[in-house]
Amino acid sequence: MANLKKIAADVGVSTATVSNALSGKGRVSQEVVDLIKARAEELGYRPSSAARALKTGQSGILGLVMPDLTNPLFPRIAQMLSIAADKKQLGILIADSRGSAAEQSEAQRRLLDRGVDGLIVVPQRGTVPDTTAVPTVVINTAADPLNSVSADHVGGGALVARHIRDIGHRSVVLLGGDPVSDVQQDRIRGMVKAFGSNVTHWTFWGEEGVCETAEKAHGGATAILTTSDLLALRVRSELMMAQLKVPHDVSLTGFDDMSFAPIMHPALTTVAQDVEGIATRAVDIISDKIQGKTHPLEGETVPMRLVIRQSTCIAAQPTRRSAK
Amino acid sequence: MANLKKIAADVGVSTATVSNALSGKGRVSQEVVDLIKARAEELGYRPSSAARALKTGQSGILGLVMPDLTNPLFPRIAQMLSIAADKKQLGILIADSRGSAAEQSEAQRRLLDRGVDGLIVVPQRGTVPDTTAVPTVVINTAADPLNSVSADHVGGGALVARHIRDIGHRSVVLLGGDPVSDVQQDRIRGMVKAFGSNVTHWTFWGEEGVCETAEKAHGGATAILTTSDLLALRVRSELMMAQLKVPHDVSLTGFDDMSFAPIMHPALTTVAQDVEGIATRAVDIISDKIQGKTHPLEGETVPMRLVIRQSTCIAAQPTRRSAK
DNA sequence: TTAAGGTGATTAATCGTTTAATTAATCATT
DNA sequence: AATGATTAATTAAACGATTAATCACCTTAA
Repeated sequence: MANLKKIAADVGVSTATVSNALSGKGRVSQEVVDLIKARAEELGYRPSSAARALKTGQSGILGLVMPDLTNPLFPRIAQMLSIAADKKQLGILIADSRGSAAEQSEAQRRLLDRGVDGLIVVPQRGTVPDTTAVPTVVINTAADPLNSVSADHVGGGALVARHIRDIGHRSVVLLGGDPVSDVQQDRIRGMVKAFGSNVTHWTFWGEEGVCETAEKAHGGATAILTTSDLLALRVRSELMMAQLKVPHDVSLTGFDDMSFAPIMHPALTTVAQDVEGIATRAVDIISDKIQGKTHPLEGETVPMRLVIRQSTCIAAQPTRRSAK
Repeated sequence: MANLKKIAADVGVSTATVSNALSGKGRVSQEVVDLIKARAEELGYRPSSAARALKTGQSGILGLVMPDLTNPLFPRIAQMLSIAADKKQLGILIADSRGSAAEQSEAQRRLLDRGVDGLIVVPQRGTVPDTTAVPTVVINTAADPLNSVSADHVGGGALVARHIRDIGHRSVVLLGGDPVSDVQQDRIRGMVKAFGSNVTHWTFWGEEGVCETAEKAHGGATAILTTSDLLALRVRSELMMAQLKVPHDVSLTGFDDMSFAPIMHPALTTVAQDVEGIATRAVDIISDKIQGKTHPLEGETVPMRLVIRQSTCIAAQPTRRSAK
């Protein structure tokens, strides 16, 4: 393989000069630079990342720790992160913290052992990852406001709640995924806050809540707001069996704009995360930290976006509903 | 940071002895080994991956190139690959070859520049990735039978086709995703072959095919077999608008067992890839190749699994259908 | 007593790059 | 003509691990 030494020998200079010429540092005459670059090109020279990492102490690699790589959001996060990292000449090494918080630390340690320069962690619900070893950004957590970049889940909840209120719904059911999850709680909180006292609402949690939700809908609620598209899909099946039509009888909303949201029937109104924005900020922050720039140590929050589709519509008249 | 030198100084031996003691190579007395291991533990010693990579020429990192990281299969592939790699003490660096075949080579080059020891490529449809630079395994391609691990798409097609035939369907529609894709073609081919001459069938392709498919169903076909769960979901909406009930009027099947397949309504009968099996084999093969073991240079094929859910049932009687 | 063999450790080179320190040569200034 | 700046390049020392070659010491056998 071609290395600095080979190029140096060919051109008739020292390796230091070759290094300087290629990196643009130090002082090298233009003609020698040209010679060196030409020869490097000819040989198809690629610097050894290992040697560079050893000398500089930087690998140019970021670690990504996900709570569960099968998370439906993972593809988009991974892609956006990969694009953002690419622009900064960084690579992305993945690790799965499947299961426990212990596995999460384990995953972090593995990545650190591989010499990553920074860490991006999407934490297990309810855990606060260690952020001391290398520059670390935690995504979508409210628990650790420092070093975190998060979608504005509260704001997202408010967005969809206002939409539902504005189209005339006054009696709604909220369905959350997991009471332990900060994300889910924030979304529900945002909804409740936006409704104020004008809209009556009931809140249920988890898998078991799905049935109760359908019952309430039968009992007069005109809208069901969930904190996840997956839940919404579940609810939809339940409603179908209960002979309730979406959105005619009851409006339905999800969260996260997953792959099936636009193609399910009816297409689901949902709240999308600005995954690209989050990824870009995360990488920017880490990249800055790696270069020693001290960041204002406060969590950042990225707005969410309401995506209105066919699963929500103007509330049926109370009279009409009760007449049924 | 603790390094071999520090430990050597503390214990009072040479760095070579420390290296030997920790790796179990060379000759070191038991008592010295114990001393060294104890001290290493105390200091929380972690070997420098960069130094090791530089000296040994191996980074312990595998590159994963995906045609599109938002591919719904990516999460599972990534996870299984990550688990399999972990067992072999390997890390996984991801790269997105979004778009062109050119971007795919570009992604490969980026990973190679980072010093990966091997490459796992899920290729762009219709492309044959370069497999010469480092040990490479191509996943799910028929084009390059060498160096490839693939689900048995033909067999998968046959599985679902036989199921449909066995429950009495004699007039079916096949819907494929993309005529250019080898994977899609294989699946259709498997179906056609399994049907033989006992079952009459029509084949359509792509997005536009969805409507024609629904039409045919209205015209008397009792089953629709698609090459993708996403397509099946599309078709389901189409059927719903055409007032056709699944599975009562028409049976419907997908491919790949995506996240929404079990929770859509009705739950979708589909054919699952043994992602774990594929990932394990891919990593095993690469790992062997890295260690210089020459593999029998033939592509491997991993069986698919039929997942029967509620979207398929015994064919309605022709009389009953035509009467309707 | 000496040669041979085994054991436990050290020496020193090496991987490929970066970079501070140094040298040598050219040019301008007084 | 001597001094100081400036420029262009070299030297040599890292970075931290691995490993072949070597060495010193001890045991055993002829």
